[in-house]
Amino acid sequence: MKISIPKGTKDILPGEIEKYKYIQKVYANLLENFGFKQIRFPVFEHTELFQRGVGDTTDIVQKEMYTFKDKAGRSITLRPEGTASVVRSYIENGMSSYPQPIKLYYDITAYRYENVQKGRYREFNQLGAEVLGSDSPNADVEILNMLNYFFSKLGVQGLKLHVNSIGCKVCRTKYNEMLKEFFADKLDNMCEDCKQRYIKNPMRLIDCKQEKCSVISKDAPMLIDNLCDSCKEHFENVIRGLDEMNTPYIINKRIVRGLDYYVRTVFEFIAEGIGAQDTVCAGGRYDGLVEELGGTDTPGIGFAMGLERLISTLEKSGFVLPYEKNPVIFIAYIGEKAYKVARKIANELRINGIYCEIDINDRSLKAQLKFADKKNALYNVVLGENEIDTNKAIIKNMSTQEIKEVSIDSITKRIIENKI
RNA sequence: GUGGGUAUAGCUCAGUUGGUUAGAGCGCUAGGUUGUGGCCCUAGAGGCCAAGGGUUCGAAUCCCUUUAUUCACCCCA
Repeated sequence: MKISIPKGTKDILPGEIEKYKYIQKVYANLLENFGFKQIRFPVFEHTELFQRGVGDTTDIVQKEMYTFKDKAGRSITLRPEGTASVVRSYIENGMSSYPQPIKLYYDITAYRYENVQKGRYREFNQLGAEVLGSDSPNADVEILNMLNYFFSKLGVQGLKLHVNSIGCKVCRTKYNEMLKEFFADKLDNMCEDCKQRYIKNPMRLIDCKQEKCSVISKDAPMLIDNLCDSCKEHFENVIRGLDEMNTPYIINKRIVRGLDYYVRTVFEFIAEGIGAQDTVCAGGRYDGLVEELGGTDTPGIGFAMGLERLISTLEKSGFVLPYEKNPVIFIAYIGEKAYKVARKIANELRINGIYCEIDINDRSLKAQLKFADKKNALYNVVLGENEIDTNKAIIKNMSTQEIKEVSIDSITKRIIENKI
């Protein structure tokens, strides 16, 4: 029986991995300019962290977690996202005594047990960041502005920022009552899911995609029109800040995030044409989460983006991501004696930071040069008895066909100094 | 959890109304007279035709079951 890769996972091979590395590098550099420091946290945590952090009523916790018992019988879960872990770490390491606010970014894999489709995997890569200890709308604006710059720097096209405010506990309680009132006599004409939502989370009635439901909910009151004074002021400041920073956005009253911890500002960067799963990046404010997880009342805001979705979007934009590195020089040889010299030169180049290829399978000259061609080597040099005896060899530029005779002793120096 | 598509070589795919040793292109390996690659030519390796069962003289092909995979719904990055 052949062993195959588990469902929803994939190998990232040479040719593909370079895209990940490139994006991760651009991301890390930019985030650090904005004052973020990297954090790493475990792939698995106590299940309770996600139950409390992400929320017991969410789909993620109810049906999508990779949960198992360890040998001591503790319930362990593979992280389905990063925010809960960062907040746990913030509390556990006493980061509230660091200069505030705390800005952290991360680069992780995450795990969700879901049915696979385009843009959705069971193991996927996320780039994320969190700002803890600021309830200022300036934090919201800074993050959105940074993300907007990040995507434009990468050359992403067709990605739009949708923002909304879903209020705080106070305005949401009031709003849920308004919604219940509005839907009370219309519920009979709505789908089964919506009947459940009516009881458990009325806010989600708004973003049901079923036609019969969306027709009804079209005229429902919107939370953004019913915010309390302080939430309203916060949102207005965010919008003003975006305008002042020339960050384009769309106010999308229907954005209601699926994680329990969000309050006030929520947002998504939505792509066109990459399949049904088109949210490349999403996030929002979570002012109650630190307290919920046992810390002192600390506001927070963060986001996560799906690297696989981002790469799809980039490729849709026609952007050519960096490919494998090509060797600077291929050193071919004929015979044992020449190999020993060639090997020393190759080693010298390699420890001096030059990507150099040499055959180790004792193959014919023709096979060696074919290999050099396939690897797109910039130069090649052939060493045989004659060359060793006369200390002269020919370096050839494989694309221009240019050749140059040089002394074997000088090859290393010439390549390193780029003087050929 | 629900519904649809697909499954033949490493990859992309042919394979007739069921009929002998299962095919192509690309890729891989080795050669094309002693030491310069790409183009071209030749040869080779590589398949339990996803698995199991059934129909039949005979199944890659028809039927059933299972598995994998993929797309979509729900929801999410």
